[in-house]
Amino acid sequence: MSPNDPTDQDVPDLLEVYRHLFDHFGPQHWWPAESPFEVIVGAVLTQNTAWVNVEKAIAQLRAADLLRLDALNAVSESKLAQCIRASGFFNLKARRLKAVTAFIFSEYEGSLERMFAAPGPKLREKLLTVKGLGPETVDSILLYAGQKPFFVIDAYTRRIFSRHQWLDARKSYESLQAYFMSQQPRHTQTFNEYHALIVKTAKVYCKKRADCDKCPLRIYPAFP
DNA sequence: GGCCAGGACACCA
DNA sequence: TGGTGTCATGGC
Repeated sequence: MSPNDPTDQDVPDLLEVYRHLFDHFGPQHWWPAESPFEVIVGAVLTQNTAWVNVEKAIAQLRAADLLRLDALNAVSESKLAQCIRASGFFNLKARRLKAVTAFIFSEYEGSLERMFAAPGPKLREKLLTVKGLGPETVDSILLYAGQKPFFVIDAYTRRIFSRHQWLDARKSYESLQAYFMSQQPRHTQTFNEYHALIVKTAKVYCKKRADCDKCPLRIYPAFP
């Protein structure tokens, strides 16, 4: 079932949209991180938070030599919280980061290699049981740290595609993801670039109404 | 000074 | 299931 309303015929092919964005922006080389573990940390820190503030928190963690699984697992929650203040919700996120590292140690002996060796759907299910990891965070981890083909649905995806009336942003995460993953081959690198390109588009062309007029997606008829 | 940002969860009806 | 309050800093 499509999450779109009666105007399905006006919805461009998702791969065509992807190619159009790729031609416009080029490869994005995501995720902006130096290691899979840093991807995991960033995925938690960016929850409802501007990336610029996440970068500050990551820098603090790096300076404190806490961007390592064992170090983060060993540090106190209060010290961790102070380190990540800039990312907002710091008490909450400190607890969530501790929950993630505890999970990796208890389930995979502290080995990301072991964790990502698990089959994607099964691992997704298990990660979703960790308190503080919702579908978007988990899919970001699976895609960008684990190289597993799961499409990430975020606020930007909902905003851009619903503004074009290509989908109903009120639909559930799972139904939107199912739609995106049914309309194109299950290909990790494409999913990687596609989400990164959506974020890029939103950042460059969705901040001000004037910028919107220059958006590469304006060629599509449903543009408001 | 108000609004918003690459969510998730508890609680409620 | 679906709606609402909460968590909090920093940039514009």
